[in-house]
Amino acid sequence: MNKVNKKEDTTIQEILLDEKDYAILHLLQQNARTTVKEIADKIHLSTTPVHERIKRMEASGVIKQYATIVDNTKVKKGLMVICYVSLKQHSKNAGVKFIKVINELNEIIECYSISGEFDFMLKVMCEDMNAYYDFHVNKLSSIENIGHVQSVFVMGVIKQTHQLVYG
Amino acid sequence: MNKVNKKEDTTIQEILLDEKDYAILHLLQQNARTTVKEIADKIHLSTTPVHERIKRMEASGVIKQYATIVDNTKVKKGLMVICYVSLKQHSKNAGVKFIKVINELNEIIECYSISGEFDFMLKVMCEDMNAYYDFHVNKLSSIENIGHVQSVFVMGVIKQTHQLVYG
DNA sequence: ACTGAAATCTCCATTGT
DNA sequence: ACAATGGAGATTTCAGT
Repeated sequence: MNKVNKKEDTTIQEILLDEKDYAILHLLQQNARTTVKEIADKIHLSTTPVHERIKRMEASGVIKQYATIVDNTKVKKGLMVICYVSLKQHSKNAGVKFIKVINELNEIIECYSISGEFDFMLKVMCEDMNAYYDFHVNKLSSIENIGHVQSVFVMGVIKQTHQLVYG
Repeated sequence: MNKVNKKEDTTIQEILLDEKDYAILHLLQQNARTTVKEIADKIHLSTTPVHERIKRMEASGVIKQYATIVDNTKVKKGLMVICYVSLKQHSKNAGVKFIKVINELNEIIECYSISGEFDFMLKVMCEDMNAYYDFHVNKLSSIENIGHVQSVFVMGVIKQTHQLVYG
């Protein structure tokens, strides 16, 4: 018997989504509060399978979060700055310490490890230029092991979506 | 009579949020499906005012969207590329045409007008390097009026949140 | 796996303070 | 402007196919 090919033996579950799952995701990405019934009607299924598919995608981590998107300009967080950072040292320990501080700073809403001359790219949101100056001087630049920092200011938002189109 | 200072005369509504509104936003940002009752319990209010405050924030545009956040690595959209673009011409008409195309390309999930040597920064999500190459050559570079394009590849996601911390 | 219906819980308008 | 109440509608579970 070929045990390897039996599904029951795989410990790590493969997540395979079909077209109905993608259709559900498409609707939920537009509005996380879309009701199960509404989704069921639109994709021509009853509520039970829709409900089960959503629960499965939540459990498998395909659905990470139901988030509320706030208009930053209306809550005194209207200034977006893209911030490039390089470290002086690149040891594993230095990197871990840097990441710890990044996660503690609330102004930083995104941080990526990137290719090129800089090590990280940060997306920073704050009230205005004064607040950014304070962040830059007192928070970012005072992190130990910080090398160069370069700020690119966002003047306008052209497009911003979470909608991934599949297929 | 000093009409200017009368609130009734202002056509554009000032959105003033108090601490309870921020507390509601804080909970909703973590989970857009948090029930009104649950929020009411946590901030020590009944459901009626919580419901009214949420509706008010929806109507005033403070709450832009209830979005479902999908794990891109699990839906074959695991490659993130930050893409810098400069235009050849900077006339208003040329800009408008560019923005139109940007909105039509599903791989581009964010686009900002930025300071510095480039005109725009794009966040692009696709399946793999082959898909990105196709996007770059056949979609992005074939837009008329495109000048320089520079790609920065995201190697790792350190932090990614929608949670803005107020105050 | 999907359907249909029943049970539980949430929303939301009304009423009263 | 907030609390309490009850009908409408949603989620979720369970039987059946």
